[in-house]
Amino acid sequence: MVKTSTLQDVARVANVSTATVSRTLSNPDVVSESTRRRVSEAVKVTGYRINRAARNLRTQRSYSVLVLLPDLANPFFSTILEGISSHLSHEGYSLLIASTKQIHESGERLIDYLDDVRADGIIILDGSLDSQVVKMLKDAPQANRILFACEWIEGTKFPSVRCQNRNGARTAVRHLYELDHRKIAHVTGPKENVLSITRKEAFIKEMAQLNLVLKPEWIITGDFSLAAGCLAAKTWIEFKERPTAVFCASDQLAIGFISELSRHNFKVPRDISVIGFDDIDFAEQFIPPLTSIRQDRLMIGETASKMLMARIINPHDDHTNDTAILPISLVIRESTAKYKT
Amino acid sequence: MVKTSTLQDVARVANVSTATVSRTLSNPDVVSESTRRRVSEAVKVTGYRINRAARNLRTQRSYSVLVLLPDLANPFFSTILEGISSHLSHEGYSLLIASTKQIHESGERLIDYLDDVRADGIIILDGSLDSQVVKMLKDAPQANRILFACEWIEGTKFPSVRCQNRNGARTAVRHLYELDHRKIAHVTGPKENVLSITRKEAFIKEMAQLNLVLKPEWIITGDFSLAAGCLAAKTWIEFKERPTAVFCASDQLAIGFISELSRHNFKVPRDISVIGFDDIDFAEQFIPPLTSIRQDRLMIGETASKMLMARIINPHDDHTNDTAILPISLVIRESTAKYKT
DNA sequence: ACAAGATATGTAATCGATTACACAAACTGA
DNA sequence: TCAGTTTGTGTAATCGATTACATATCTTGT
Repeated sequence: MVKTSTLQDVARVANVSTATVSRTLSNPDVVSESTRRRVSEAVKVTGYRINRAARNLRTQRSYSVLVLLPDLANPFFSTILEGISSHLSHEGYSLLIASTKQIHESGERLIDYLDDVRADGIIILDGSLDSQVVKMLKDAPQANRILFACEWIEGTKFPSVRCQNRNGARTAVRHLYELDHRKIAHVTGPKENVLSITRKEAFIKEMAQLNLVLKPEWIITGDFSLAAGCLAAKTWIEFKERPTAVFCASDQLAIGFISELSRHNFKVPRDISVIGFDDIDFAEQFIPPLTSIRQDRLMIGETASKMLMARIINPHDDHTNDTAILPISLVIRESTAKYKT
Repeated sequence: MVKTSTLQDVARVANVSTATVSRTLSNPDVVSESTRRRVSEAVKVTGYRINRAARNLRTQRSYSVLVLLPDLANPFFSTILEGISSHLSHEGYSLLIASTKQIHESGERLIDYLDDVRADGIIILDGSLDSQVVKMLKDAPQANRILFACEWIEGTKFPSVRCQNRNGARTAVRHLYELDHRKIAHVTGPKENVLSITRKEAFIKEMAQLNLVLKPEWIITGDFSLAAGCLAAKTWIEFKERPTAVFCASDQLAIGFISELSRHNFKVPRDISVIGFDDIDFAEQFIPPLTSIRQDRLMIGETASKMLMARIINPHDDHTNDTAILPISLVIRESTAKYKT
């Protein structure tokens, strides 16, 4: 084992007490100019590095944040993580990650991360938590250090960061409408998912607003995945009366959809216009390049991190303004086109 | 702040010393059946949760592992993370992540993570570390708790986990050869990258082995990205004598390549056969579904985690067998086809 | 010149678990 | 029966930083 120098060592070299060294490092203003210099010098000489375990124990803080993902292998979250990580790192915090599945399998309780000083706060990117878990989190006294991002849980007061899901769905429908589409289908995400529900509701509402006919079977239940997109395409092919456009609740769905169509010799946008949601990296490179509703995942991550941090640092401040809804934008590419009879 | 109960509390309730409680929890065999029961009961009653900060300080271990990524937003790594995380979680370890860029920007030193008890080991997924950083890591006494995965650094003795890169390139070329292709191009990754270099060397070697003509300009330098794939496609289009097949060093390159071709009305595999490397999720859904060299990223992650763990737990064991090279496999889909004159 | 306040530093308790060492009790075998 | 071993438990030091409190020195205004 390597022996690193401690506060004591620095104190000895600088000929001051450990208290003074500690103060010099964490609160330099209260230390005189001259000792500050002496201590800094001693720190350099000894190569002192703070022992975080010791600091964490004493302050009962871990200076790290846990991010809970539904599924680590899902690339959708990587950019959000980047946003979170970049802000945390800037604030001197570390990023801990875990997936819902693993937490569940290992029998751990989420709240323990806060209690046992592994994390100072939790950002949850999974809106499909077990309702028992949610109940426990909600009632916990540490609940104010938990925040949801992207997804959220209806009927709870956890702060959350998300994009304008309704506006996104509305914008998608209107885009198709302006391209003269009148028969528009919708492929949803997983049935119980808040995002699915919100986007679907907004879709239905906007269709009504525009006085468009919406056959119930045109709403195809999927699950955000490529595979579900393929299935949805098969459903569409079977329709007697085929919608001329489809709004998919995710880009993956849209890509799966188009992919499957092309296997059956349908062409996009010749035979159907397709619009996705998210604007993931591949959207731009797909063939045809995918029209999509863009959500700024980097900003979602950053905002989530900032909001959580504020709560960690000032637990008693008034955090009423506790839902951030970030703007979406329409990115028009080549998977949507004017409808021609 | 919420007061959680401590070892002391449990000890009081169970009417034993803290030492006994500690032993019951971490080394139950040395405690008698009856006290064990009493302590377990007391733990339940008090709702005791160990304070990790305290344990970490005392044991000088953090029970967590840092994974260093070149770029958090790159989805290529998500499955590897899943593999790492799943094993770590199973062993009761936490997963810390950081990106090279952020470490660099915040002025932190990687080795400090080990010294200041934030991490017990580091898995590095970035083979393009600054050479100064590498030198520092190499010379550090904690070097035996650092491991590379996917990428590695030539000329160092860090243990590493990777796939059969040479075999992958060879298999790709042979696949194309068996489809009667004789003029084969190669789009590489970033120039200095070990993976690029290894795959390129193996490509050249196999071409020679098969007595195929390889014009120098048929090796197109890229950087693993979609965008580089597009550029490479443009280069190919300009060739007077066009290769009939191309081996791309990543799936992203291959997808970008095909994507760009289609914008110029070339068809794959009609006009050129394309094979990628990695077999990312999208490969299967792309149009046409991409033929690729598959590397099992989940297993890379798991293996890396296991190897590192072994070194953390038994630092003095002989870890000479310190490079794991995992098998690749050829996944034939529709982007490659028989060459027809 | 002196009380009152400001400034700078030191002393020592503290966070909560782990573990070396000591010791008592129970067991073993001749 | 008793020396020697095994088993179970307690005492108290320890990990390394933070910080309440005490103390000493220096300012400042009247």
